Amino acid sequence: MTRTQARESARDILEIIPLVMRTIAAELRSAGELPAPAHFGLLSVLSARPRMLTDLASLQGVSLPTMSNSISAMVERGWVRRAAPEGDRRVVMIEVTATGRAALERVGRCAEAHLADVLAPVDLPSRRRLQAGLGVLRKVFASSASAPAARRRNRHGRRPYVS
Amino acid sequence: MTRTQARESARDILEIIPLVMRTIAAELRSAGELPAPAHFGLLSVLSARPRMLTDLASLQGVSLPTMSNSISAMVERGWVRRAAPEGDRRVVMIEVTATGRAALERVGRCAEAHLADVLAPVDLPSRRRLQAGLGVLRKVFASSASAPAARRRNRHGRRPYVS
DNA sequence: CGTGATAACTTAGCACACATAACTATTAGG
DNA sequence: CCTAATAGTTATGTGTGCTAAGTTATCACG
Repeated sequence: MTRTQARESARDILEIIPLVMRTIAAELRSAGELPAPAHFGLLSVLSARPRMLTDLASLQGVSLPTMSNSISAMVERGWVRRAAPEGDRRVVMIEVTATGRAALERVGRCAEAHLADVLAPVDLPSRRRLQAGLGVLRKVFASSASAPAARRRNRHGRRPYVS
Repeated sequence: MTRTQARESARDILEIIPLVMRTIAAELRSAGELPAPAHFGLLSVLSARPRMLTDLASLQGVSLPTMSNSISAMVERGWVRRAAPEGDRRVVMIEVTATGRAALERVGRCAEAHLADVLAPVDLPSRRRLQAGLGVLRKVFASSASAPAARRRNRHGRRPYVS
């Protein structure tokens, strides 16, 4: 891909993705189902099988503390459970509860209903294009998320402003 | 689009979009260019021409207070300016400053560079699929964002100022 | 001309998803 | 044992979103 093409795709992504995010978040919020979009993915992953915190964090591409906090929030909602595995007492396995599965099911239907509204006017060819584009995004970003960023901390003491 | 198809697309969107968001945000953050993704779009819109707050809010699909706060943050960074127009002294026009244009330019290059990394392995057909998919998303969500959820509950006589 | 509704913003208070830095607890290696 | 590495948690701060409740300016109308 040429530099020009990368730039074009970059602009599109930076413009469109946040819009989609906001729209989805607003829909879920107004529906009263508040499991922030992030939690949905989490429940999906965990419903396949339990995972340890570190794995979850790297799967979702977030830091460990963030994942720890997210899980705490979900524990409070009763969606997941922190379990101690046999061997290594440092690790915490996260499991979905029955409540969590129900929530996943409910949110899935809710999101489906709302997305169905906005996707309704989409004809079949467009839908195929959508799916194909999403597939490309998945492939590209799923692989890059596993390598969480080579964290070069702040080039030249560029502190975040302050006046 | 059938219900099944909608559900499939919904799952994909809910899984992929947040991932992409996080990845992009992480890239910008680690590069020290902190203009949160939302601010980038804002600068883009404003660099075309000044806008009033209300228009910005509805263009981006967020509430007025949210936009007001975002603009305040950007004003502190020196990227935009609140200007009073001629006619109506209630409105506030937001204009990009030279600093803001420079920041936009810089962030654009930065995002381009980082996205170029992850998009590098994408071949031409896949890139076309990506663009096509983004186009569909844009069309679908741009129109639904303009109608931010029918949340006017102040229909009749519900006076805002109780005394 | 006043008076009350409406429009455009701002402020205040809240929730959450991120981050880093700095801790605790456990395990592994010497 | 003692140290280094690993797994999580807590503390703190920022960004982004919301609603509710002001403030100020404009307009419509009697």
